[in-house]
Amino acid sequence: MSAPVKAGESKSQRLTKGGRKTRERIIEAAAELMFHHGAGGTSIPDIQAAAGVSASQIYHYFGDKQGLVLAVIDHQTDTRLAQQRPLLDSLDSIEALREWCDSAGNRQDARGCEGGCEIGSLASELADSDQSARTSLISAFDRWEDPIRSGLARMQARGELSERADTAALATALLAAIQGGMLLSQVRRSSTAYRQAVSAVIDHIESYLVR
Amino acid sequence: MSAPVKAGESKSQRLTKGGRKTRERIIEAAAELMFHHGAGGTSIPDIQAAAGVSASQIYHYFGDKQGLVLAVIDHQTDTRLAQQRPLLDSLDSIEALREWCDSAGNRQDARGCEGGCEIGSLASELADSDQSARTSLISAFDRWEDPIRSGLARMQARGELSERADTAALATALLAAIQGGMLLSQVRRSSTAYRQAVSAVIDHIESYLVR
DNA sequence: ACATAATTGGAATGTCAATTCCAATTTGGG
DNA sequence: CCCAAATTGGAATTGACATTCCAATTATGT
Repeated sequence: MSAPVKAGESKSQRLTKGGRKTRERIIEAAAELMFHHGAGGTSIPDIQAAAGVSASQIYHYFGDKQGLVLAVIDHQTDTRLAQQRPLLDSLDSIEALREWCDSAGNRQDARGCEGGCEIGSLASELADSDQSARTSLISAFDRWEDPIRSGLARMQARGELSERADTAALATALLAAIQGGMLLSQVRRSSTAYRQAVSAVIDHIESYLVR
Repeated sequence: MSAPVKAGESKSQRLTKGGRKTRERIIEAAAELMFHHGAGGTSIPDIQAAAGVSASQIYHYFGDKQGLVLAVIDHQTDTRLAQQRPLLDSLDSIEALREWCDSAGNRQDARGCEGGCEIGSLASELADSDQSARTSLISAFDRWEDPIRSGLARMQARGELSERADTAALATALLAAIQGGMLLSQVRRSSTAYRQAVSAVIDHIESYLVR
């Protein structure tokens, strides 16, 4: 029992410099594969080949496949949020919201509308089958929704948005539009549905503008 | 080569009375299992047990697993649309829209927010990996979106909805809100996100009301 | 009733995945 | 430099799964 710790929790074993690198390489390869083929559609041998590691290494660092999946969820969340970070922290104007959503739409077009949302796809696949994955996904969506709500709240505090506006509910609605829009776009291979979905919600938010 | 026809298309072989029943039983069992565990998470032996049939029967009627998945997509589409049919054909008022979306929210609550949308979940899983499934899913979403658009168009024709309203885009936005809202609700185990998402879009549609 | 086609059972096949094991090798701290 | 711990390789194990086969059995049209 060299126990790679309980269940993807903090690791007691110290990681060597190369160890950290290997660990990262595995996560990145797994994330990429799982984005395209889902968690269930990605095998350990697939990941071994893509990351150039042996089976031992994967089990050494993650315990089992579920542990790796959890690590991938966290990694995707961190990565996606970091990617959007400049914009994500200043979502306190209608223009900023539109620009931010637009950039995601362009990104979707750039990949030919293949693949949906890195987090949403995993959520749909794992929410009902893996309790600990669901917990991580709750946190992932919260961390995503927060900057939206926070931006809207700032607008409201500044008096730009009506007091009647429920900023939390509007943030949730926008996140839902993004997710649903991405899904429709993925199926239809066109970002139009995504753009229409987010546009409708932002138009609605706009209706709460004061003056 | 007794060929159960090409790819889930029309079957040349005549079905006997019992044959039709068996075929239906298989589809229903598969649909139920795949709703809870996904297509990839549902094995042929699982379906055999649930439907009380032998492997031969499944392969006899569907050729292979992909053929069965296609049949399940069509079955879920037909079933879901039929379930909503009374409401679905009269979505030509704000109240009707709200009531329709509400009933779906109540349905979600009733099952404890486990499982998302029967079609959306399969869409997320299969859109990128199975070209023929994607084709069926396009049709499924179109058949779903159509009654919404058609209801909005009737409102517009009656002069209740502004000429400025893009009924097609609004219908897409509502469908996206439903999908994204369902996903968030499934992860959070609360229908709140779903209700907030659809409410925002319907509020937006309401803003196009004339007078 | 007969022949043809549909239906069914159940075992067999081959592949591949998740995981475990153990032995080697490397690394970092004292 | 030395030892315990970390890291790695690669084979072995075990089980499940999709699919095929063939032999029975049953239904249907004529």
